[in-house]
Amino acid sequence: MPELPEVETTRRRLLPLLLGRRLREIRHQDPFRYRHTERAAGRRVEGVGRRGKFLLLSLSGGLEAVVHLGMTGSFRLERTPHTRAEFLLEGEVLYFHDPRRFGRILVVEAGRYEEVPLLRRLGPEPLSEAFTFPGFLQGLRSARPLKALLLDQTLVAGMGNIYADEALFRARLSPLRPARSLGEEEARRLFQAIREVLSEAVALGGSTLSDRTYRQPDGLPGRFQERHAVYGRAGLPCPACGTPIAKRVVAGRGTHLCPRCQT
DNA sequence: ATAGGCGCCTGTAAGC
DNA sequence: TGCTTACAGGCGCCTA
Repeated sequence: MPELPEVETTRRRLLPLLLGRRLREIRHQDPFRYRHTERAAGRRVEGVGRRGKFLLLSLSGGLEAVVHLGMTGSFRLERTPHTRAEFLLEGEVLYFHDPRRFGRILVVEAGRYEEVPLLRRLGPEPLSEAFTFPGFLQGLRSARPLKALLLDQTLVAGMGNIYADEALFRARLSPLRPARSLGEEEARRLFQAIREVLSEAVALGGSTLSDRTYRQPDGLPGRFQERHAVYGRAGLPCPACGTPIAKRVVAGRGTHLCPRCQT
């Protein structure tokens, strides 16, 4: 699932392809999922940014293309059976591939996110200076289970199911723990674990799961899945203690944990 | 305020 | 073998 590391990897791969190039057209047949894309015609790409799981393309004329990959969205250099939109550049085409169609594209005036409420309430970027321990501690004053809070995007931007499970494992905290029950030392562990897991995953190009849906634009898979300690490893031994990894539903999501290490 | 459930989608895996 | 059903999940939305 594209989470922060996959979206960041996508951003880095797209940067040399898009920066300074003119976008002739964003072509598609789905004006409900891909909105106001006609505004992008003829604009030059002036920047390729990211906020949480949103990809933000700065366009000339004070516009911005907001792209969310959803669950199965990715950019490809070649057409696929699940190509849903085409970014026609001068002399090249970038294909937006999205089998399950949860992805969205929206062209807005730069910074005007009225039509993207989630983008407006997004929490701090975990790999930036904006993510501070005092702020994080403040956000933990909730009775909600840690897993729910990590997925919420308000406490911290960009975490999804994989990295929430991996971060909780590294912090040795149960996904079910009410956030406000954490002591300061535990909160510190979680804060660090979030940053470590995400930065390692970015360095390895994200995670490509067994369904192989997530790909970099050149078709290469990520490599962080080889480092997963708990995600997708139900029944396999915990790398720390050997206890079989458990899988249960927390906050409505499949959740993987070591019942012995995580308390 | 928050939890739970559904709907959106489609490919894949499991079950009969 | 071939069919049906369950499941995966990011996010919005509705209800309790």
